[in-house]
Amino acid sequence: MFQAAKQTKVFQDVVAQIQEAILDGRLKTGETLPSERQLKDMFNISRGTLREALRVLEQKGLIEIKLGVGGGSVVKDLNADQVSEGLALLIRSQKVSLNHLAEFREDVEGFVAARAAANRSATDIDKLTQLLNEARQCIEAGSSQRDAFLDADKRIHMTLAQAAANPIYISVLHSVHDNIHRYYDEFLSMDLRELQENYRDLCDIVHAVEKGQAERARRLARNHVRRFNEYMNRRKKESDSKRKTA
Amino acid sequence: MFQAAKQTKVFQDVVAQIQEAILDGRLKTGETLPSERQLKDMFNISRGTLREALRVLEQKGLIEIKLGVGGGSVVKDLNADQVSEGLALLIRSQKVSLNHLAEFREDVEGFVAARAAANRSATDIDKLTQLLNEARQCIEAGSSQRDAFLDADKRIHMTLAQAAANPIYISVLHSVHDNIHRYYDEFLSMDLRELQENYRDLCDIVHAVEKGQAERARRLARNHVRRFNEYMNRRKKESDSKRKTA
DNA sequence: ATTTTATAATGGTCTAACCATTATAAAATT
DNA sequence: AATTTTATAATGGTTAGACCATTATAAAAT
Repeated sequence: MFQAAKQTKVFQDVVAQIQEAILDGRLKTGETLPSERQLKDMFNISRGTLREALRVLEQKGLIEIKLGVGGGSVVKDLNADQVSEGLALLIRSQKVSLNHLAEFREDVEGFVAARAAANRSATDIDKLTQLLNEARQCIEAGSSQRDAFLDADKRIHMTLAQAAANPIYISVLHSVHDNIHRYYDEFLSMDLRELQENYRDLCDIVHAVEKGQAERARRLARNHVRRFNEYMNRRKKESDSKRKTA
Repeated sequence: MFQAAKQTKVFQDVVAQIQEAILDGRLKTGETLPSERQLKDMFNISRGTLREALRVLEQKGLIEIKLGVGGGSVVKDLNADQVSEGLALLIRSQKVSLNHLAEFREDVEGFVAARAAANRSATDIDKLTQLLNEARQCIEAGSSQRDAFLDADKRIHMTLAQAAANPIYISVLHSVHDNIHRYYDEFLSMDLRELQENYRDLCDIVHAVEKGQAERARRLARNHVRRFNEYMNRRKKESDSKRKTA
C-alpha cells in the first residue's frame, strides 16, 4: 500500500544533496567545496558521517579529494571511468569472459565505423589521415616502433568514435579498450607482418569512412576486430600450452 | 624515474584487500563479513576508517550493508547496476543527450537481434513465443493493459539479449532501458494503434530470430527502435510546446 | 634573487561513547 | 499447545573531540 517514506541514513541525504548540486550546475567543474569542518556545520552532522558521504561521491567520480592546504573536495569533470570500472568488475567476477568482450567489440567497432562514415567531418578525416601517416612511419621504422604503432592504432579507433558524434560510443569504446588491454597486453607482441596487415585494414576503414560508405566501413571494421581477436586467441593458446609444459 | 611506491591511505588498502578476496572467490556471494568491530581489529584500524572502506565497497556494488542483529556486510551478486548508474550520471551531466542514447539503442538492439538469431536456442524461442502471446492478450484487452504490454515488450527485448548468449549485451541493454525509462516514462502513453504497430514489429523480429535470419533481424530491430524514438520525440515536442503555452 | 624554514589550513586517522534497528529468545497470554 | 507480546543483545549509524600527515604559502635566511 505505502512505500518507504525516506532514506533514513544521514550520509545518503548528504550524498544526494551534493550530487544534485553538481548535476544541476550549482557546483561547477573545478570548484572546491567548503572544507570538511565547514560542511559538517552546514549540514549539522558529524565529520565522520560527512566523510562517508564524500567517499561515496568520490567513488561515483563526482569529486576528487585533495590533501593539504588549499586541498579539499573538488568537483570533477565526469568521464567514462566509472562505467569502465563497473565493466571491469563484471569481467573479473566470471560474469563476463574475454571472448564475450571480444565479440562485443566486433559489433561496437562495426557500428562506430558506420556512424563515423555517416557523420564524418573534414576535421575528423584530417586527423585520421594524419594518424595513418604516423602509423605508416612506425611500420617503416621496423618492429622497434611497435608500441608507437599500437598507440596510433588505438587513437585511430578513438577518433572514429569521435567522428561518430555520439559521446556514448566514445565511453563504451574507451571502456572496452581499457579492459581488453588490461588482460591482453601480455599477448600484444605482434610481428611485422601482422602490423602491416593491421595497417592495411585501418587504411581501408578510413577510406570507407571518408567516402561515407557506412555499410562497407562497418563490415571492414568488424573483420578487422575479428582478425585481431583470432590472433589474440591463437597467441593465448600458445601461451597456455607452454605454461602447461613448464 | 621512480613511481609512487604505494597508496598511502589506509582505507584504500582495506578496500583493495576485501575487493580482491571477493573477486578471487575467497569471499563468496551471500557470505557475511565479520562485524565492523571484529574487522577493525583484524585490520588494526579504527572503525571510522573501516566504515569509509565499506562505503566505497558498497558503492562499487560489491557488498550490501544490512542493519540490526544478524546484519553486516554481505557479499553481493554483481550486476550491471554500477554500469547503469555511471551511464545515468553521464546523461544527467550534459555529456550525453537522450538523442545520443536513442541512437545508441538503435545500434545495440540491432546487433542484439542479429546475435540472437545466430545463437538462438529452443528455450529462447519458447520464451519469446510465450511473451508474444502475453503481449497479444494485453492488446486484445484494450488500452487498459497498456502497462502490462510495455512490460512484456521490455521482457522480449531482454530475452533477445539473453538469447544473444553474451552477458555484456544484457548489461548494456539493461543500462540503456533503465535510462530511457528514467526520462521517457512521462511520454509513454501510447494509444492502441501504436501498441498494435509495436506488437507487429516484435512478431516480425522474433520470427526472423527464430529462422536464424541475422541480418533481417538486425534491420527489423533497428527500424523498430527508430520508430519508437521518433514517436517519443514527437510526444516530447508536443509536451514542450504545451508547456511553453502555459 | 634564491633557498630555506616556519606556519597554518586541510584531509586522514584514532578513541570512545551512545543511538537506532532488528533477529532471536524469553515471557505472557489465549 | 499455540500465539502474541516483550525483553535482550548484537549489529550498523552517528556523534564528539583529539591528534597526525600533507602541503601551499608566507616569512626568514642566505
